[in-house]
Amino acid sequence: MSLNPAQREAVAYCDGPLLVLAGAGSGKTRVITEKIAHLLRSGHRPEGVAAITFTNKAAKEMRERVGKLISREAAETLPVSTFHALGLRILQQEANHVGLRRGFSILDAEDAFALVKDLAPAGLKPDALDLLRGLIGKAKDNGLDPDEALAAARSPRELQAAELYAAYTRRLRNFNALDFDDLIFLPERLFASNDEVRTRWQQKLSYLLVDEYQDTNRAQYRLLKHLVGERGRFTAVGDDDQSIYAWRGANPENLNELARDYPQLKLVKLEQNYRCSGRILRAANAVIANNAHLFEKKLWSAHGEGESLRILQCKDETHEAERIAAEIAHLQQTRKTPWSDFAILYRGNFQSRAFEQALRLLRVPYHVSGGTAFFDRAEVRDLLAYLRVLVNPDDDSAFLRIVQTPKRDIGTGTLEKLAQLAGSRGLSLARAAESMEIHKQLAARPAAALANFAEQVKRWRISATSLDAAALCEKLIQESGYAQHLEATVKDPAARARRHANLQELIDFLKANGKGRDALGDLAAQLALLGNLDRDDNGNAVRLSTLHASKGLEFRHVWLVGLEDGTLPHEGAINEGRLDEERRLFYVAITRAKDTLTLSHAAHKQRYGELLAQKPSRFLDELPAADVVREGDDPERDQAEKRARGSAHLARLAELFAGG
DNA sequence: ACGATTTTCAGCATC
DNA sequence: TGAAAATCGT
Repeated sequence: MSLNPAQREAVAYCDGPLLVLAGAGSGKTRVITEKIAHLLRSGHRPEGVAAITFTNKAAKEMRERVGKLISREAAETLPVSTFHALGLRILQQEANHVGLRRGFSILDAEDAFALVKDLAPAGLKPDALDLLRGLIGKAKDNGLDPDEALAAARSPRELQAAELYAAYTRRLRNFNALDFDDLIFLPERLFASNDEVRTRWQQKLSYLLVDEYQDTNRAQYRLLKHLVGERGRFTAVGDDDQSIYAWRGANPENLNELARDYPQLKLVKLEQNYRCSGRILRAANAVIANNAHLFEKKLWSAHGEGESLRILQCKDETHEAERIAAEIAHLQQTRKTPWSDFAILYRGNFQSRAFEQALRLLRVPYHVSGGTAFFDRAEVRDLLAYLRVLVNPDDDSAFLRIVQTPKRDIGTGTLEKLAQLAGSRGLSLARAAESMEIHKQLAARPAAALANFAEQVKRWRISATSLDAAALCEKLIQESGYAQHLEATVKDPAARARRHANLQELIDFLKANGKGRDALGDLAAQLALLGNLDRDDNGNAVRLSTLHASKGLEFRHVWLVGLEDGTLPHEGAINEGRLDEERRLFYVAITRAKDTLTLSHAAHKQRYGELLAQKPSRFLDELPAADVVREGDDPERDQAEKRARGSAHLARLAELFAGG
């Protein structure tokens, strides 16, 4: 299939900054991949054409699709990565410019939270700590270092956060570590202050493509600006109507900013939708027309009208789930449709429960999107912490994690003394544990335990130079006693098997990806950025997903469930008057459907322990009435109504004949 | 240092 | 309501 004129223009235009407004289902990934191929044909070196996405999954998909257009080796060398992975790459090459040493660690969200907790006044509740952590992140998003944040603080809260930010940063530097936000913030600061480095990277990356541009935050935007320089050789692809992540820092205003910062910006709109039926698309357009728009855009579809949308009115969530599960089972049976053509989408994760139950009862295979990411699982993080300590002896965060996992007779008392010594000598915990001094301060048994552990770490560190990452991991699991630790502490055999399997999966991953080129140190940092290893796409199953996680996916048959006021739109959003983003969420969900779309709501719901009456979502009223049929909570009554309508029609005809 | 009990809380979740 | 965290008690 060839490109349509707008797509072709978006692919061919390379002379200056370009913003592609890509409506839902308008073939934007295709445009990006074709454009990469086009850039390579017109002389760009593959290693200079960077494509930036927000998730690993998107990056992987992009690389695969480009691989089908161009040679395999060129696809391999293309820098297709997330913003954070690009930031990491920059920092690994420029570590000396930002006060880091090679082998630095990346603290994950949990580590960072623990650090904040450690530094903040004792007794603060998690949400207060979270707020402070959030303010530190916000300062970085605004491009402020601790001093600047202190100067900019407007309230006692912000002052407290700024002081914490300073201590937090000092601690990270001591650990030779950084957090996720630093992966954007530090390269940005570096480029802002160092012309030589900035120019070098501008030359290194000759063209930039950014996907899901509406999801960028301010720091990412500034980093982008530094990378493309004044030449503005970039293509940003986005859709303001699909901006659903403002709550976690995305700034859709960046779309406007782009036009302001680059007056020569060219705008291309992709308005032909290749996904949805005419009725579904009309419904989506009608809904989103209720929002204010930065750019006017009218999606159209060459597909036929398709079937009417249905609204199911149910008694409660059990009824809703059972009914939909039965519909899916029935459709699959009669039309021989693969299970993976069906999706059930909902606002909140908790809503999946009723549906899982109902589907299980009917033996319908299903897959729930999301859940705990692979690298958030305790055993994977433990093993990663072992690697971190080997690579970075200053990583106290990782040291604290492994020193007591498994238990090895080193208690909190011993660790306190160790921390004290480390603090007074300016040493990291791992280094202090190797010192002679600490052993003099301890009783015989803990001293022996600590010496033993320090000795073992030293041996592993030597092994690390000769073994590849996978072999090293296997060695660590055995020699650290971690394998036995799982046997002893995890009682449930199924859970134990799962944990062993997770470790094996990590090893397999390292076998496949850890060969050669990257030093173990670089690899350890890269692992921290990996989300779910993609074993989730286990083939043929009904998809259960939140609306957020469904972005970018498409299904022939979609059920959009729990459409009640308070759920979608969410209650908090109603109270704060933030209906726009909720509506976009609804819009994104509608446009996942190719052939049929069914919307359901329940009259009563079990919420906070009691049965509460529910109002249908106000968004349902925004659907074009002519494209919607309603089905009540009683299919028989619906049949009766249909018959009644039929006979009324007959009666009218009879009247006509009688009168004529 | 752990397991049992009480209390709290209830939205999405990337890297 | 029910899960997860906080707290208590040994």
